[in-house]
Amino acid sequence: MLNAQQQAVVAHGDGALLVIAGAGSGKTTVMAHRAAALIGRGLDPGRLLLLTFTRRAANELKRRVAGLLRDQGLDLPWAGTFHSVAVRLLRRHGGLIGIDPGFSILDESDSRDLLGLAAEPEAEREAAETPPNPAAPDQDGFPPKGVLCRLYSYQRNTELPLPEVIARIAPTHAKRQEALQRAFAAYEARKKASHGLDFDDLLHAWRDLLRSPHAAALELFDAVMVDEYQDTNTLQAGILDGLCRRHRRLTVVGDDAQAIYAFRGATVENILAFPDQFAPVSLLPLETNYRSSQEILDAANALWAEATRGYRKRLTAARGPLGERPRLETVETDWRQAEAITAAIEIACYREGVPLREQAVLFRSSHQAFRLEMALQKARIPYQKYGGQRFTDTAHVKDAMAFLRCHENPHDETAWRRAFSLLPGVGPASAGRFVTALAATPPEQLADTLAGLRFPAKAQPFREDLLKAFQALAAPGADAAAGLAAVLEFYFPLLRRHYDQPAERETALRELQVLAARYHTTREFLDDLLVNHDPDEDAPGHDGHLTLSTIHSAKGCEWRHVHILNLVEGGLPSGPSQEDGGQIEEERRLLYVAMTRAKDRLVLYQPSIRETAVAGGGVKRAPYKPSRFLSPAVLALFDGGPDGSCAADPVYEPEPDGGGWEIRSSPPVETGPRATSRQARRRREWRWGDE
DNA sequence: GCAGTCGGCTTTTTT
DNA sequence: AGCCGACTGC
Repeated sequence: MLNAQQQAVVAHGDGALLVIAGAGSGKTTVMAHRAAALIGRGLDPGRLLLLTFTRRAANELKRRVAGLLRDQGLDLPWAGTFHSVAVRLLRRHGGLIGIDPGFSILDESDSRDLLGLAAEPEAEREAAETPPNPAAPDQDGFPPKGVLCRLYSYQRNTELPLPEVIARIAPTHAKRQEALQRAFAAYEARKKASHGLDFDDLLHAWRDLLRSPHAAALELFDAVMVDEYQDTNTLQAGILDGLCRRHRRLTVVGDDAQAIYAFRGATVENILAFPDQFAPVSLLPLETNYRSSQEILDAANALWAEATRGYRKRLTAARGPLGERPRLETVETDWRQAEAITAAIEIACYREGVPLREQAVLFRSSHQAFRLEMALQKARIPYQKYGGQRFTDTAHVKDAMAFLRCHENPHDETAWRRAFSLLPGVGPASAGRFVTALAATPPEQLADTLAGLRFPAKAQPFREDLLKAFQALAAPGADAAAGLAAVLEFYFPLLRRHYDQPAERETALRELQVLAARYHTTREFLDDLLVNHDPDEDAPGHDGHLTLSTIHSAKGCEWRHVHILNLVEGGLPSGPSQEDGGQIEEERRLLYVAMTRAKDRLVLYQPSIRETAVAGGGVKRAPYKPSRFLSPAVLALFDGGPDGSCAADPVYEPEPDGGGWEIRSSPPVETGPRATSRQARRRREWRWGDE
């Protein structure tokens, strides 16, 4: 059942192997079979490491390999994302390089907050040195913590010199190089004192471990396989280097046409440099697509043919043509777009018998789906949304986790701050004082120090219960579920004080408790929540839902019907990406990934009018510009369009200013579709109120 | 001096 | 849902 190219990958021996796998070429199946074949040849499955980049890809791969291995009664313990494997290894062996095995994991918002705090002195210093603020109000202030966080993370992932990083991400802050350097150093000191590792630290620490003198004693893996290699960065390549010192049983699978994580420091160079880095390397292609109709692949091929760089490739459909070309639907507004998609999905579901789980709507960024979500709710179509804000990013979940973290790692400044700030009358200043007091005492005396803190009057009523909650956490034999139960009992009154819609949040936290019951220790529970498990994945009724997903989260997935939103300038390509050419090419690859998710039917939507609410309740209407990716050559392969024949429509003629459709001379920037505050808020109220 | 609340404005993508 | 500035109250 495997074709000749696939069999070659499965049969390949022990040398390093690079598989260039086109979209839909069955790479997950092939990886699973190769893993099984290696085990069949005597590899200990406990010493096989399977690495992916995203949790969804990890879950999918795990499921497939496990399915093959279960027949042989085998288990595969080491499969996951780079980050999750790093956490497991560092919990066990991090002590060898000076890492507290009880370290906290700082997720993105944690590190953003801590970095913001660490940078405060720099921001203040600057404010003090430049008091006269002439014409420009806050045009050019000290970067906000979100920008700091992106700069820092990009540097840690690319390991480029700071000036280069600033030039690429935030060139306006070039003059602050030294201040930024000091802020980052202060952040690193705070992290260290907190016994906390952020996402980037996890990868760095793993590589440090592999480069340490203890590496030889920690040869845990006899074979390594990596999925989506085009999305790895040099740091991850360094980890592979360390993993494969003594052997070359390294299989790497990737497709340069699907590289969509450059913004995180991933580089296509990794896959291009692989043959040199791990020489000698065998290179095997997978070129037959088993997913899509030839009509869909023709359109994807045409899109890729216009990329400014990359391996030329043409996908060929094993299924052949299906007799249905992809469609471009031009719609008047975003609202019409939402209605059109809802109608199309209803027709497919109820008249053509295509189940909802076989249909998906994909979009560039999470907020682009807001209007669609409303339309779907109105039509009572159940959906599951992937991408954008995650479960663990919601305030109430972070709060509950903070209490558990305080107990697991008493040095955790971020967690203590969060926990203390929930108490009435306690703000940033008091929380900071409490943290300082805690840091000055050894963890054994935690209970005493806690009891000795001078709470403001308003917080006094919560004092007893707080102490009780921590006692319950420390009780012998307290497992994850018991710990969380104690925390929630204490936390619910605070939750009700702090947030809107407390009932929904409480329900969500009760769900969390069901999840906690699956774990023995609180630490395993927290680790999985942050770096492994996706609670949405196994939501009940998952199978009966339509999928809404960011394109990033859709990678590796497939559906019979795929709808793609907002094929307009500012939508796809997205607004912020239009400034430099490299980012535009990443947007093109995103569209390529999105299009190649479809098996039978692919529909792109292009609204022509952008409606934004203005202050006072009015609506401003402005024309959208069609996405530059829909060139005449691409559109010739689509049905539909403004007058039913895409290629002939004057809207898509080259620009009169001589730019044409060449990417390098594309028309000037136009801002993208954005839900204005008013619209966004209205939507939220509606959503919350209706749920 | 500190905490808390309200109104107005803005949100790429993932671990 | 966060951020910022403005304002209120202890």
